Amino acid sequence: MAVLENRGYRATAPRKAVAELLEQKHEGFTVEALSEELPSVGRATVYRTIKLFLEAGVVCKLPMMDGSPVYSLSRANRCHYHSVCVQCGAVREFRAAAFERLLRAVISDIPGQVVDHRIELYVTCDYCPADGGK
Amino acid sequence: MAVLENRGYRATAPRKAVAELLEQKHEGFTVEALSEELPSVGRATVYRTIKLFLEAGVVCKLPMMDGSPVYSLSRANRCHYHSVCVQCGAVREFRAAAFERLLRAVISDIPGQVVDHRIELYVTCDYCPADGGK
DNA sequence: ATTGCAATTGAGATATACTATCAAATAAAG
DNA sequence: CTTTATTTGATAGTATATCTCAATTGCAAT
Repeated sequence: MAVLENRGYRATAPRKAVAELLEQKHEGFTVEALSEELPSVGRATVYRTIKLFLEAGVVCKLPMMDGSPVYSLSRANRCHYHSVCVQCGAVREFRAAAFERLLRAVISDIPGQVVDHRIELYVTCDYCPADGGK
Repeated sequence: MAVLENRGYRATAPRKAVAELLEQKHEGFTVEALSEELPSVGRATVYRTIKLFLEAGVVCKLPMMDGSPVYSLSRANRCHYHSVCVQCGAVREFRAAAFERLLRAVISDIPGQVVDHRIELYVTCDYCPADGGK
């Protein structure tokens, strides 16, 4: 929430509600699910608030293998990557300095200016809740 | 087209039309754009055909930074990655054996079974047509 | 406390990228 | 040429999100 205020946005009740729910949800979630859990806040406002958090780098948006988006609260604000469970959507962050170095090498071989990059691992997590905890 | 026949699908006129257009389009494209260029083929059929080619590994589907999808005809059927121009959508494939090796190392640190992965570079390409060829 | 005004909200419409439905058309096999 | 399963296209529906705009709210200056 403080992040938004620093960026010149008001700390309104709807935004606080979203921020609070967000803290319970450090695993992967969809905005739609968030919205269903906040019937008192309008859908559009939930989307708008998540977008603000996305811009502030507080949450990350990841595409599942089929392209549908999963969001996750990010604790590291340094450069990091994600593994996403294709069954339950749980997201884990990982950092890999070796990737960074390698990437710099690859980038120098790519024509054009590299403005961003994305690395994701799709996993079936152990103890996946959607799996019955097997 | 032969790819589809090998997979047990019929070589129909609509599918041939899509396949032919596809060969002209090795740069990034959207299915919607494809469909507009093929008014004689139903939209649903264009989507269905692209989906078949996707399953056959003939085309790749990439998310742009905002999540919207770009497709590209793949010439390498080996494992490869993509750089996508955020301005014009042009896609380039690259292979990086070093990534493969590194990935195997990272994967062993990740809890759960890694079932797939994705690496993309977002670039602004030199001589970008959307840029006026600057 | 009250007023003024820009920021924010919510309801509903619109957009984008598909996917489903299903009757009609068509390809392949006999 | 008939049979039959595949494929098609028109249309409606779904998921994810954004836009519009009048109503509301937060904050600042009285």
